[in-house]
Amino acid sequence: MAATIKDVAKKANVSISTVSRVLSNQMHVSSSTYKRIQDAVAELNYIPNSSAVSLVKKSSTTVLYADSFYKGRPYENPHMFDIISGSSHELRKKGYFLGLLDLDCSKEKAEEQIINAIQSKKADGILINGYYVTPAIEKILLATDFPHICIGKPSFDSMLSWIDTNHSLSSNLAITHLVSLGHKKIAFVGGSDKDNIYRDRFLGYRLSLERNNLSPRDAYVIPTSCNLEEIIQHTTELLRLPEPPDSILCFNSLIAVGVIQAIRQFHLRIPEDISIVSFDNYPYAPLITPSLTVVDIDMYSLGTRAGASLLKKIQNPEMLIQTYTALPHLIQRDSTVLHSET
Amino acid sequence: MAATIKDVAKKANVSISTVSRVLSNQMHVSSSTYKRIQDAVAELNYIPNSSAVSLVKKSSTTVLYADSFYKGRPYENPHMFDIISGSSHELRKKGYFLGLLDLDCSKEKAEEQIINAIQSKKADGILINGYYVTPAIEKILLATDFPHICIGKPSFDSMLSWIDTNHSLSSNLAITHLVSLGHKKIAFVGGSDKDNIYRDRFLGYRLSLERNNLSPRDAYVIPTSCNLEEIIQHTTELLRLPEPPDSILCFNSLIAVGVIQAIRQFHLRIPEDISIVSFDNYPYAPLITPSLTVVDIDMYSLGTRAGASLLKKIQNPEMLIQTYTALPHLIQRDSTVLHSET
DNA sequence: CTGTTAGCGCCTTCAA
DNA sequence: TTGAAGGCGCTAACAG
Repeated sequence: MAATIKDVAKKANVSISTVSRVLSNQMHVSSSTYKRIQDAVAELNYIPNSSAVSLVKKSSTTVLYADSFYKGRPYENPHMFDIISGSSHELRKKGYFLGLLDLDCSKEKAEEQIINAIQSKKADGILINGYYVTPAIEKILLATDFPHICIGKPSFDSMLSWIDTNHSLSSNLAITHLVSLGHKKIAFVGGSDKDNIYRDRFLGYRLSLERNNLSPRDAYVIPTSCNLEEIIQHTTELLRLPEPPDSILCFNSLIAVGVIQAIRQFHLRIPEDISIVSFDNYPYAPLITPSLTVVDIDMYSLGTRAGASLLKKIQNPEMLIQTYTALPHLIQRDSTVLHSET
Repeated sequence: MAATIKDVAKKANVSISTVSRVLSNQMHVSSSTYKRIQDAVAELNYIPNSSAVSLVKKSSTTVLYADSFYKGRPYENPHMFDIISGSSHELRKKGYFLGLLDLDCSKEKAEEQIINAIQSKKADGILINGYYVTPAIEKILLATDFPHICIGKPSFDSMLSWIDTNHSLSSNLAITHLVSLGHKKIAFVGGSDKDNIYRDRFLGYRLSLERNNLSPRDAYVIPTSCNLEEIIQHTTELLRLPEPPDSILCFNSLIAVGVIQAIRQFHLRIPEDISIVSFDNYPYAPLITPSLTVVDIDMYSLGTRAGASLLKKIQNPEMLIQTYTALPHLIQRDSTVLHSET
């Protein structure tokens, strides 16, 4: 049905190799035949068959994004999709496509999927959620010299390339802001020790306190799930301490909502009596009362950089890329400093 | 580097066609050679080159999801990514991959991208956001008999296949709930006439009122943007009416947040004095005060169905699929009926 | 049951 | 500047 290079050659009265030449812009073609061929291409609506090109060029101009796309994930983790959008954008600029590799939840199956994708040459490179990277995957990636970037540093030391945000720096930004407002008793609510991001943010929290000559107190650190009751329960205990905090750093905006509810029950005012800062600028952050001061991370541009880095690795597979890109920034709203009058 | 079918054939001491046979499970192969070949495959870690297979089979086992992946989209519209996740899941089960076709914001460029994807045979089918479908795209899709499903009914009448949620039915669910609680003066806040979904939901709102013998009042219908001040402003006017509503249906949960703030300023209680229902069950819906009663739509399963439908069209391209899948359901929370004690 | 052969559509030397 | 020819890795008749 669709036109092939042969059809174009016939219509332009040249051989297929000449057509191929003008299509790949290798001049050495007389301007008259060049034009004839261009016309034929336009007339026939000719676009090269991508499988044939991939086969002979040994490149699919496709990159895979390997992650798990389970139901409801976009609601709990829109960040991930902003990263995908960013990398897609960057890749597209260079003529690459982004394909999704929907990883099975079972690690063995996921490994198999990745190996399969690499060996079948479905893609020229892979972006892969660092969380899913196992030593077995590292081995195959390294052995085949397959261009890759892990999104988020893998949980074990490795020679893989990765890119990550500086979560520790994010905490630092938040703490610096709170300290500048005169706060000295800063609590940290939410998250779980099992979470890499939590550990990094917690580290930044502690380091930043120390840097500001504030001694960290264990009672001020409260990991919790996102369950509303649990958050309220824990926050209540926190506020009942002999020396309650004067400000709270929340692991995410959902936690913040719970914390705020608990604070209301104590009839404390935000930000006059207690300030709140949280991570992640969800669309509702400015809408809740009080509007949330937030440390935001530009995930889209993380994706952009990941895409650009992968493109570099495709050019030069033995290059090692391991970077923290520091993109957090503070968005100041009513939960720390009163701006707007409602 | 990677093994080819030739390597396997050599190692197993057979011809490549025999290898091909066992790989595609067309028996007619003696069990002894079968085993020899399997062993060779395993030993060499052989996986067929997908470009070569695509070229000869004329099928890439890839499907495209065409939409615009601009920065921040996942936060404003996580639904879209839940649909993507659902379709990816369905497709994967049948051995298909989902690739992203990141549409340019300019309609002409977007058309070009789609045409290019079809002609280059990069994919066997396409899922495409109905919003981006133009008559030009319809023409090429129909002319090439290219398997497609529009996600969301296109804005013009067409012979394309599409799948959509029954937004009108969603409204009906909400109204029925409110009426069952004894409400008679039901307002509808938020959305824009230019929005297809708005028009459908609005239609459902009106029809449902009529079905319940409630006469719609123009003053109760207030389209607005998601800007907080605007929402509050409009809601305030609504509440100042001689006969204010006893319940409000909000176009989405962001609107609901603004509406609730405005109501607070009037010192009205929710749900005692006024009830709130909104669309879309965002993660924060249960967290805000009061927790929101919501009509939720299972977008993941919409994706699942879209994927399944596309697969059918790939089998049978001339099949016409145009369905409203009715998946909304009501999640009852404190903004209409008091459940929990805080 | 197995091997030979002819492509799929394109790129790329190598001659002319 | 152009054309002929030989693959890329695989499948699918067609013989044997």
